[in-house]
Amino acid sequence: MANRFVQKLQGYADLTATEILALEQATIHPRKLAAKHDLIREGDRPGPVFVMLEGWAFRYKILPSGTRQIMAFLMPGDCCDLHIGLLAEMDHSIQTVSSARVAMIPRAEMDRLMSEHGGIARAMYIAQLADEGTLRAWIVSMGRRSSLERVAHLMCELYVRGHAISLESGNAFALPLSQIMLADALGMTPVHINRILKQLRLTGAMQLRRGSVNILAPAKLAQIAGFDENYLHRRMRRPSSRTGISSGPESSGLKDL
Amino acid sequence: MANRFVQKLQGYADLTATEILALEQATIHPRKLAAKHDLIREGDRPGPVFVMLEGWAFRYKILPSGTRQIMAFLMPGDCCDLHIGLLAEMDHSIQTVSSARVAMIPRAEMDRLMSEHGGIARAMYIAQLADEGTLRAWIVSMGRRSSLERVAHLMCELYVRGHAISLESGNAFALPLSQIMLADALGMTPVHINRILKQLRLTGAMQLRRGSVNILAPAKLAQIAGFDENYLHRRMRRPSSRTGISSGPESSGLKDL
DNA sequence: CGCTGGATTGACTCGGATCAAGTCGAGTGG
DNA sequence: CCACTCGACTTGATCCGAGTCAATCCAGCG
Repeated sequence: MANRFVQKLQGYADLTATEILALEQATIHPRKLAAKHDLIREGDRPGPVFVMLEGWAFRYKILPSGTRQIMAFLMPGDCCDLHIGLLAEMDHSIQTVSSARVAMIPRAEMDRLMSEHGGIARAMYIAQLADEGTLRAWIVSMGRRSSLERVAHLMCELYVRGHAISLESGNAFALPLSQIMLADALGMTPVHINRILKQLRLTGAMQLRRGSVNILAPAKLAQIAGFDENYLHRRMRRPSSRTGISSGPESSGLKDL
Repeated sequence: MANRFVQKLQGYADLTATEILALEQATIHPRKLAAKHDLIREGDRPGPVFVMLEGWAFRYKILPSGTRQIMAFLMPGDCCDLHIGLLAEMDHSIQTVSSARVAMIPRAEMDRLMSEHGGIARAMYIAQLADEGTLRAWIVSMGRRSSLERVAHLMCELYVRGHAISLESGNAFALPLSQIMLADALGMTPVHINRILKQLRLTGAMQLRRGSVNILAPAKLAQIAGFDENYLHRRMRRPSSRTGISSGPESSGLKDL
């Protein structure tokens, strides 16, 4: 199976054979981690850059009241911030969802990869901009979307991102997130997430079962969510309008069917 | 008056006299912009890096329904993303609040500044990490804080950030944001913001009048907000505990009084 | 085969939105 | 200098989406 990290970066910039090799070299010795294991905790001194090769993780923060807020999901191919090593301490924690294989790239090696290989630098920077766009999209969701739209929007996001690393088979893809995690990510209660998922199931747009989602009507889901994938900054996007519904030739997955 | 951009970056890393000079050179010809003017719009091809020298701006997005979500406030000293030029198009817009002076640094010059001056690169990267931390903090606020906490938290954030560029005089600082903007930033209605501000006034923690805030009891405000400034990554922070209330020698402003 | 953690459903409550009047204050022009 | 105007701020009454509390169901697992 292809290296998901390489696959994802290729979606952002052209990489030479040398660059691909360098990336593979840098990630040949991943660490195997158990589920629900903290990669790093708030307050820790950051070290190497993490690259998810297999399995999922999420960034989160626990409030004084004990509630948790998840701020991002990391899927295979994703990595945490490039310059993380510059910080004195982490401002949030990162935890695995499922068991995972994670490469740790020391800061010096990361710097070398970036300065020697223009394509890698370019792809990494765009990836980072896409991550920031995603954070902003979450803020928009939490601030101005109803809970139905919010859930639909997250599913669209994960679907498109999953598509970029060939995670889906047909319209379904593996989603190892419990309803509790979804609730903590979307700022809702598990009870309410459950009701919304039922509602989405009834519209026929999508269906979530333990461990996997089935997007039955991508266009309908995107329309419910008001989803526009522009913030993910994939290459080859629709050349034309901004309708709120993604479309166009070779869009990253949520084309109207 | 000092260059706010330089002043802010000095809060992140030591800069040599040469580096300070280089930054001042790069920002000596700012453009003067009117209030409510879009610096750049969603869908535009990004160009130079913007640096706010005077006045405020905000990043925002308009949803299909017509509602607006503000995702960040830019105050003097702040700049927009370093590598923005790599993107094919903007995923959000940026608008001035008040009239402003904004420097535009071409991408090539920015690259030169960063590669020739290690201190500048370092400070800019930390600034970017702090911006990302701020986005995550907003997600936490919207997802898991009550509206009272949310408003208090934003005020704490702006107070600390303002402190870094000497924006405050005593416990007050100029805040050119209307209640409508605050509402669009915090995911609430103007009506509700207004009631919350009244509530905060009654607790004696702070007071917001047209154009300025007065933080009467910083510690109380921080306590209401559950504010921990760690995500802003200022240097010289408390060496000790994580209590949810910032403290310690020479913290960035919200020390308990 | 019972235990445990997630998923599901119902009944009730409440925070914040919505709708609807005002009020205040800074310009603007006569 | 004052009346007019327009946008922003305030306040009250009502409504509804989502939270809370509480059972119950279900699947995987020791």
